[in-house]
Amino acid sequence: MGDDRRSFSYYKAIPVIEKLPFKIESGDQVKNLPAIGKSLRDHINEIVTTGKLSKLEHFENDEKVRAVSLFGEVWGVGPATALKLYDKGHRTLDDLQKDDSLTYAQRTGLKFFDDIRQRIPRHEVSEMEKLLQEVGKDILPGVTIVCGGSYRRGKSSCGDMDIVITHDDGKRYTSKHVKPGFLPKFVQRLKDINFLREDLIFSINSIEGTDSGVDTYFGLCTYPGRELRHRIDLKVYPRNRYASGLLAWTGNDVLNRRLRILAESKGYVLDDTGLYLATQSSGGKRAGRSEAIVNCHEEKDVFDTLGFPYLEPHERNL
DNA sequence: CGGCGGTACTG
DNA sequence: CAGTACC
DNA sequence: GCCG
Repeated sequence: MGDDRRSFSYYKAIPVIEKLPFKIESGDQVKNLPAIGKSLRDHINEIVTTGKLSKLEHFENDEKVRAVSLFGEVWGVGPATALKLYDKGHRTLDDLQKDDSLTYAQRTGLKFFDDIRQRIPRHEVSEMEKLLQEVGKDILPGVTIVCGGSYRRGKSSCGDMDIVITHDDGKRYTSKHVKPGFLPKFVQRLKDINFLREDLIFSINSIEGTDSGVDTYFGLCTYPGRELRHRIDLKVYPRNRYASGLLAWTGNDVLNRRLRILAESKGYVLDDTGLYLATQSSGGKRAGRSEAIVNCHEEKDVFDTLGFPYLEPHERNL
């Protein structure tokens, strides 16, 4: 449990199996496929011959696994906290509510546990994106507000909304935060109209007149006229960091990892704040980042610099 | 066998 | 600092 | 867990 690496291996194998054009009748048919090694092949063999996986039955009936997985689905509760809560004797979400060790964000995640799990139909995300754009341009004309994440990748429903924001000040290619006060104002206005309802994380890092710092807001919002809470993230990037920000927040996570590994192999460091030339770390194991951002005005510039074929957003569901 | 993304929040 | 989050 |  809590074995991140291993579960990610299972996770990567899922789409590989799903994309097979035939029904698996033997483990041999799964030989030489990417992301599937001996262990997974053995599991597949067991399933096709016996119709079940003995290892899994054990887990399904295990009270501890059940409770810890459930707790881990609460926003802000990860494997370590979930286990601690179980060890304290908690078994249900009602038990958690009585625990006063929960942080504010975890309490909020718990309170709206059922709401947050509901997926949002694509057309509603589209309407809310439009709403955000209108409120935004009212505060700051020329602001760019885009919904990234699974929405931008074309999914028909979304688990949450990932909003990426930037602003061009007209002095093309400047890298400054033109209006560092944008996010607080934006958030306030969105609360005034009852769109944003609860905060989870709210941090302002942008420094006026510089290109450093990204402003972030994580919270809960509601579709106009409704009470059902949805997760929403707002991220404000200075224009010269927007491409990497949009790329990262469009994902998916597999693509992000792949691009970052590729970047490292080519002497770069890639994250949501930019593409950097790696610096020689004297003795250190990990390469540092140079100050200068490799000039990427559009997402395609990042792909091009890394020598990775450009993918349209809808092609990024790896 | 060692590596597996990179960053930034909370408490 | 560990833990958690985001894609 | 898988991969180089």
